[in-house]
Amino acid sequence: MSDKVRVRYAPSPTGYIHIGNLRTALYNYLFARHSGGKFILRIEDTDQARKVEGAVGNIISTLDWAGLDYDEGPVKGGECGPYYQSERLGIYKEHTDILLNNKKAYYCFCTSERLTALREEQQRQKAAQTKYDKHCLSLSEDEIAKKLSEGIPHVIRLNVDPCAKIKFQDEIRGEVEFTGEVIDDQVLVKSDNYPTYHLANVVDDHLMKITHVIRGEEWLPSTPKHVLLYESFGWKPPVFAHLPLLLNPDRSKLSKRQGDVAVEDYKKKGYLREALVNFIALLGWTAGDDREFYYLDELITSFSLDRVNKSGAVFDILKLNWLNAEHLRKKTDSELLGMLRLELSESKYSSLEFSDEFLLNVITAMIPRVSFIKEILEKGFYFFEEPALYDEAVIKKRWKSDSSAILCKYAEKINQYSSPQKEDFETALSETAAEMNVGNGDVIHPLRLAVSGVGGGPGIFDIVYIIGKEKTINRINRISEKLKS
RNA sequence: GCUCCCAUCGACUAGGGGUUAGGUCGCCACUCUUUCACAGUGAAAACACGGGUUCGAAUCCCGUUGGGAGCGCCA
Repeated sequence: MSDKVRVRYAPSPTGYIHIGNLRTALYNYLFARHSGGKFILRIEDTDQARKVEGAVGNIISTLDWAGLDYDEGPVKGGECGPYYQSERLGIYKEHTDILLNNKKAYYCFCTSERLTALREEQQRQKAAQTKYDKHCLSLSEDEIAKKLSEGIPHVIRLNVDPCAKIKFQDEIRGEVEFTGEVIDDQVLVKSDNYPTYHLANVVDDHLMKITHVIRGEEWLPSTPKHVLLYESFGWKPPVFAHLPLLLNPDRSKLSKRQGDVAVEDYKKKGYLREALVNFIALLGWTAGDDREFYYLDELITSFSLDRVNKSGAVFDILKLNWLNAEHLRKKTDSELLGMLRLELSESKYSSLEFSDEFLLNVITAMIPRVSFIKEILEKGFYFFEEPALYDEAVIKKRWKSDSSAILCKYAEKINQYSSPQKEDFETALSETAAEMNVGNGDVIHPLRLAVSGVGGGPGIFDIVYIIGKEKTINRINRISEKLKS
């Protein structure tokens, strides 16, 4: 079937994957999977100067991390390869020759100095827009041949008719129209013989039989150039869909400076892939109902381009955090255990040994209180080490002159059990309070301070049961010494 | 400056001629909990402005204002 959906994600290997690019990839992926089409990965490495070592590997592993598997592309291969533009130079050459023969494109021998001067002059004269003056268009065949044989550096430009009207249907925005007047004679082939984005992109999209070009809104202004190229080749353009931008809190295009922008950063910070994917899917798209929680396969089922929004969306980290907590709470115990063990192995507690039972108890106690697994180590540090100091505010509020005596009594009580259960810790506490003639709170709060050093956290009986009798008694003795009075 | 795109609570959004303009995050309060969370309940919070069209406009049209993006031998 020739009308089978084929979409692509076409990043340039200049480093990390930007969160906005991940969303573009995601929408392409969702659209492809929803319609039973193909999702293609193509590496746009035509800029020699910006190439970054290892970037392709990073792109592939990031897509893999997010769960966006592609059907054709680097490593995997496919019928329309190669999938690196740097390996398709011959193809671009063939196609520029077609354009040159058609007179749709022409050689330009202008130096960058002349171009800069031209641009400055136009700016000085407050021209409506700066654009190439078609200076080299008037060169004769002989002049061109001569310059070429002399090896004079040159580029190849698209010959744009200023009177042309370029109209296209955008799947998200409707009809968009430009006039040729505002379109520059775009460089198609650079002096190093590499194609620019515009040429390579159009040629590859056509040859790779791409049916829908789903990309960021920043491409909208150059789409008329692409449409012109399709027309120049006599090809049918694909359907265009320009996605709204992801924005900083100040509504400028999402960028570093105002927060993390690399998918890597979010991964490092402990965000779950499910949460990130869920979150960015909702930035610019909604199924129309009130649903907020989705897994990837559910997104595939629900996704459609016609419910994508037109306006930019601010990346709100607070909502991402919430979704992360939601996804975390949906994890099974064994998944959480694995995650906690991994976190532990990378922490200062890496040399310590903990049983599965102990860790599972900690997870149960802490999971409603955290948004990230690593927070279990941060907020629940007292499960892994003795508190080094005690929260001053809590001391002031909860530590009374008789607290030490009360806790010692409690220590004696629990010491009578060989292996106290949670209920035993509780019984011991009410007995202590009764015998000391104080309220339960007069035991509970100092006890919490003694074992955890802080004023909040899981139920006190959960904590003491989890850390055990020995440690509880040790910590009671320790605080009694430290806070004599 | 020019071109194009956009405009509902602080944020993400639903609604697309007649709605008490709905939901989610966040914020606040209450309930639960002798703590902190989770959970539950409730509150505050929006149709940028001006003209049309219409019996009736958040919704359609025009303009204004505001915001954004693009204007490279980068992608």
